[in-house]
Amino acid sequence: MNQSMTYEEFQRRVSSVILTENGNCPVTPVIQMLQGKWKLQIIYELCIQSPMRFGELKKMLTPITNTMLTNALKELEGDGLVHREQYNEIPPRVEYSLTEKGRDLLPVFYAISQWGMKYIP
Amino acid sequence: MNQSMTYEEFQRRVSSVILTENGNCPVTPVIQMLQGKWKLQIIYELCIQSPMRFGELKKMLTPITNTMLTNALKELEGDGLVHREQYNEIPPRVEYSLTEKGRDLLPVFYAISQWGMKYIP
DNA sequence: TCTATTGGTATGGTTTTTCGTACCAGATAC
DNA sequence: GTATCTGGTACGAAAAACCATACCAATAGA
Repeated sequence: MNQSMTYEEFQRRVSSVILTENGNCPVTPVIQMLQGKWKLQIIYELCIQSPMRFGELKKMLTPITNTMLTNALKELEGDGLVHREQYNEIPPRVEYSLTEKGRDLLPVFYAISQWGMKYIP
Repeated sequence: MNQSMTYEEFQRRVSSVILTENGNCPVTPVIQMLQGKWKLQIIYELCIQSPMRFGELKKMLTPITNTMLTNALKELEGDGLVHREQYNEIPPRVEYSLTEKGRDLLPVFYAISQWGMKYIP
């Protein structure tokens, strides 16, 4: 599959079976990677402000719990979307930021925001 | 907020607090609306082919169960993304298709596919 | 009469997510 | 000596999601 594809080309080809039939669909695995109550929201917060400390993220995402935020961040780090930087200070300070891979999701949020501005009252 | 916004404008403004602070964020509610294991996949299948019968969808989304597919479709219909057309035949025939509101999510899938083509091996 | 068909529903059980609470280190300020 | 700060962890409980199975209507065809 091409590395780049215009939107018009996508519109044409999405109607054929090309994208899914070859078991190499570029959409389904991404959808699955971003599943979960918090992952997209965390990435979006980090799009808005980066880096962010654990406590700042937690405040923005209230009512998220420590456990949920920790787990989601670990998975996002494991997927290479988020970078964790730990400073050995007391009290501890840990900063989270998006990697390039994570920042490259910005067009997705742009598309979502366009839809939202059209349809959300 | 503007009804339309270029990507460059989005890049600039997403870093300010404008998008979220006023309680009228065009991203967060959309993310929440599309949560769940199957919703995005169903919409994506309907982007590829529409209309589709219940049984066809079920086959494409194997191993989804009747219950899950029914529930997800009901919620998508409730959100106005999917249209359900029932034909009173025996055996019954029901066709699902995207509404305009649903089709307008296509740019989101395009953005996702661009990311996927870059990062999925 | 028996079977197959489709698009579901109903029921109950299992598994996965999510939540609430308590707890920790180790320095600093009181 | 005690409370405070941060970024977590550990544990069990609750909630939500998910699943398997059985079942239904109503007609057509064998």
